[in-house]
Amino acid sequence: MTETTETYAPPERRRSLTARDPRLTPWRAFLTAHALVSRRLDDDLRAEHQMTLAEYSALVQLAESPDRRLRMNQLADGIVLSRSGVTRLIDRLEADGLVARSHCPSDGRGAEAVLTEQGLNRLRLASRTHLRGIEAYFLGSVQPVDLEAIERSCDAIGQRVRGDDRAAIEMGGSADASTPESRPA
Amino acid sequence: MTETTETYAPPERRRSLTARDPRLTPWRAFLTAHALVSRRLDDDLRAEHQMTLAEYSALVQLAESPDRRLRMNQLADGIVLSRSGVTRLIDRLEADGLVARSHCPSDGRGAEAVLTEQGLNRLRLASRTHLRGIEAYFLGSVQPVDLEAIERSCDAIGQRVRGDDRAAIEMGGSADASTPESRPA
DNA sequence: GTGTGATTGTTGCTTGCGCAACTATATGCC
DNA sequence: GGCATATAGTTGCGCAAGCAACAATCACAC
Repeated sequence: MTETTETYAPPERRRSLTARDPRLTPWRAFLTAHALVSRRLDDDLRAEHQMTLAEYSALVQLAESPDRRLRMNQLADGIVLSRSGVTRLIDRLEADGLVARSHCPSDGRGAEAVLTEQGLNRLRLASRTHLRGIEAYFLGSVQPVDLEAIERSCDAIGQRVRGDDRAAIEMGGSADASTPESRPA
Repeated sequence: MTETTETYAPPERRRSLTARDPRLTPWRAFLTAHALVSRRLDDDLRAEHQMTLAEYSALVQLAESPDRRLRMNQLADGIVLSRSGVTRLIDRLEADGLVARSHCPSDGRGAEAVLTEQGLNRLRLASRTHLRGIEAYFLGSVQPVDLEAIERSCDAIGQRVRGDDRAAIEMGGSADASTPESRPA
């Protein structure tokens, strides 16, 4: 649809993706599947536990952290949310008594979110719903082998996207760098 | 984390997913990868074309439809958005002159969104950015074989999640039904 | 036809999120 | 020590999306 090779820049790019490239369909399927599944999971959590998927994710992150506490920053990274988003999210959870805020001893600016006992209980309850959903909406449709492929790919994507607030994309994401022999296994 | 087998119900469920099940990590990776990639794509589109990823998706759907027009409803299905969401989205695109609304001849209630010439042009321009992004953030990290796995899996997920506003999940998503030999290939 | 119920799209309201601006603290340079 | 810069978290504001309610139309029974 595009790709008229006109004034487009990159010097040595072999043949850039076009709108009809078959490699586009996996991305679309990915996008759609995510939308459908995450909406379902969110709906279920809301209906049965008055809780958002994002809130649930935050609780999980906390529960798995040493001492069940985490800096706001790391929480933001973990659930891929803006800083302000995390502030508000923790506001809500705190209002519900599921987490508490505490000052960070080593850093005067810092705040930590701590999972409360009640928060842990609510998480346990919500987990039933959530895990059932994942089984039904996600795992139930994916073959075990493909599960490995998904994990491998998504890990690589995450690593790569995170690993550039400058290079690799900035430098054109050249076809060579794009081809994934960069990853170890 | 949960799964203490206490008062939990299902009569014959073999062994339900627990919070430490290794099959959980692919889902998490999936979720994270989606968040990271779609945010990037959205950022790029906003920065370079003052356009949302959702808006872009709508334009693509229209461009690929016969006569470049689509009922609001089908558009909603295609991009996985609520009806009201589509109404507002089309409002915006119409205000920008990228689509036009037209009455549906066969159904007095219905409205169609039609891609305008200008909309098609804007889409073409935006495609450059978008396709470059997909290459860099998504394809660049995924091996071709895994691409097939992703497409296969996500298609299956979509099909299954869409295919039940009742059965299959309602019926417990039993392990047998969950194991995917249900799919043809 | 007429009435009943379903369906299509829009609107009011609320919610969750991101950006930019701000405060407070930390870090490094001199 | 004192100053400049960077970083952590919060707040104001705007935007996009969902739900519930609504109006208009369709589809079907009779």
